[in-house]
Amino acid sequence: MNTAPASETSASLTASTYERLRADVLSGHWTPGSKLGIEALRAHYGTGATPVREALNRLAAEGWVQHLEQRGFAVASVSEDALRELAKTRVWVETLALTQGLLARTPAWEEQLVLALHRLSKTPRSLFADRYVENPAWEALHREFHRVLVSQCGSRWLIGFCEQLYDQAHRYRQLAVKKSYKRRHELDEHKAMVDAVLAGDTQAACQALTGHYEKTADIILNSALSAPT
Amino acid sequence: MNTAPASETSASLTASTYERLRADVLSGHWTPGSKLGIEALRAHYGTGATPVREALNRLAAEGWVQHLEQRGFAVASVSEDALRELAKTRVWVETLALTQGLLARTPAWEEQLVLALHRLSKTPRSLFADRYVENPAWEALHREFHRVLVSQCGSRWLIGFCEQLYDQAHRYRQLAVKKSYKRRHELDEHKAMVDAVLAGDTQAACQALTGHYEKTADIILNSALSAPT
DNA sequence: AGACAATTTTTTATCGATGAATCCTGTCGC
DNA sequence: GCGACAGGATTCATCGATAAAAAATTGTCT
Repeated sequence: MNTAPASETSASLTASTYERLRADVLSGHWTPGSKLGIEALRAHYGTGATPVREALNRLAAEGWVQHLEQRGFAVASVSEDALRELAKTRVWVETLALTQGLLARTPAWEEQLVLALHRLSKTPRSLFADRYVENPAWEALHREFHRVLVSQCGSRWLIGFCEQLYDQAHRYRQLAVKKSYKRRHELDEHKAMVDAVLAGDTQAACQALTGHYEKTADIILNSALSAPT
Repeated sequence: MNTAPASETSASLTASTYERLRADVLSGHWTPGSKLGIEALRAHYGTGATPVREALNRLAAEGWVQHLEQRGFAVASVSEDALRELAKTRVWVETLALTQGLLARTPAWEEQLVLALHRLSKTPRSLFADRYVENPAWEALHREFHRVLVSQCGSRWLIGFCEQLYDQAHRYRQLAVKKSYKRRHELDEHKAMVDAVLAGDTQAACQALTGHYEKTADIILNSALSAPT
C-alpha cells in the first residue's frame, strides 16, 4: 500500500491521489468488490473530497472501480470467468501486436528487446531468496519488457490496449500471490519470445507468447481465486 | 450540439453533463484543440463546477479531452497521421474480432446481423434527400450494426476496444462532414460483410471490412481535415 | 521599439458546508 | 413471528468561497 505522498510533490492533489489509489487497487490492497467510501478515502489519503472524487471518476472510466449512481464507488470485482476472458483477449491482442511488429521489425527494436530481457534477467524476482516478497524493480522491468515486445506494432492504440490488459492481468496476479506464490521459470519463457523475434519467426514468437499467458492464467486460476482467504 | 438536459433527468448532474459534453466533443461542436474553460462549461451546461470537473476527468481518461496539469482541459486534437493510425488499428482489431466471431458463429448472431442490416437499409442516411443533414436514427443503427458485427468474438474487452475505435473514427467523420459530404454506397459495403459472414467466409468478410474502413479513412483524409475552414 | 519585471486579472484546484438520497433500525400492525 | 414503514444517521452529490497558480497587462529601462 501507498501511504506516503507520491514522489511528484508538485503535481496536483488529484493527480497524486489518482496514482496512489490506482496503485492500491492494482496491488490488491483494496479488496475487489469492497466499497470505497469518500470519507474513508479522504482520511486515508489525507486530502479533501474533491481530489478523491476526481481520482475515482478517472479510475471508473478506466474500469478499475465501479461507479454506482448515487451510491458511491466500489473496487471492480473479479471472477474466474473474467480472468479467462482477459487471458484470451490478451493472447489475441498481443499476438496481433507482435505479428505487426515483426512485419516492421528494425534493429533498434531488437536491441531494445535484448536489453529489456537482459535487465530482467539480472534482477531477482523476489526481494528474498527464501520466501517471496515482491521486488518493485523486477515488476517495473517486467512491465517494460512486455511494453517493448508490442511497441513495434506501429499503433499507439494497440500499445495502449496491451498496457490496459497487462495491468488488469497484473491485478489478478497480485491477488493470487497473496494466497500462494508458485515458483516458475519465467526467464526461459521470456527468452523464448526474444529468440523467436530475433529469428524473425512470427509463428514461434506468437506461440511462446500464448504459452506464457496461458500458463500465467492457469497458475492464477489454480490458486483458487474464488475462495477468499 | 446538445443544450437540453439529457432524457435521464433523474441521473446525477455529473452523469448528464458527462453525456452532453461527450456528445458535443464527438459531434465536433467543440473544436479539436480548443480550450475547455471551467467557467465557460459551467455556464453552458448550467451546473456547478464540480459536475463539469468530474465529467472532464472521465473524458480525459477516455482520451476525448486532454488534461494539462494545472492549466485546465482542452479538446483532444486530431491529425491526419492520427487518423491513419486509427484506421489501421481499426482494421486490425475488428478483423480480429470478426475472425473470432466467425469461429464461434451461431444462428442467433447471424440473425442479429441480418436484422441490423435490414434496419439500417430501411433508414435514410440523411434527413433530407437533396442535402445532407445527419439522421440520428441512422447513426444509431449504424453503430449498432458494427457492434453486432464484432459482438460474437467472446471478449468484452475486444468489443469495448472496437467501440472506442468506432467512436473515435466517428468523431473524425463528423469533423469531415462539416466540410463536405461525399455520397457513397455504404449499404452495399455493409451487405458484402453480412453476406460473407453468412457464407462463413472469413477471408471475404475481413476483406470487406478492411475495404470499408480504408475507404472511409480515405474520404475523410481527402476532405482536407488539416485545412481548417 | 523591444525586452523584462512587477502587478493585476483570470482561471484552476481545493476546501468546508449543505441539500438530497440511501441505508439502518426499531416499532407497529397483521 | 415477520414484513412494511417511519424516523434518524450516514453517505453522496453539489454548491459557493478561497488559496494558489498561470496568463495578461502595464510600466520601466535600455
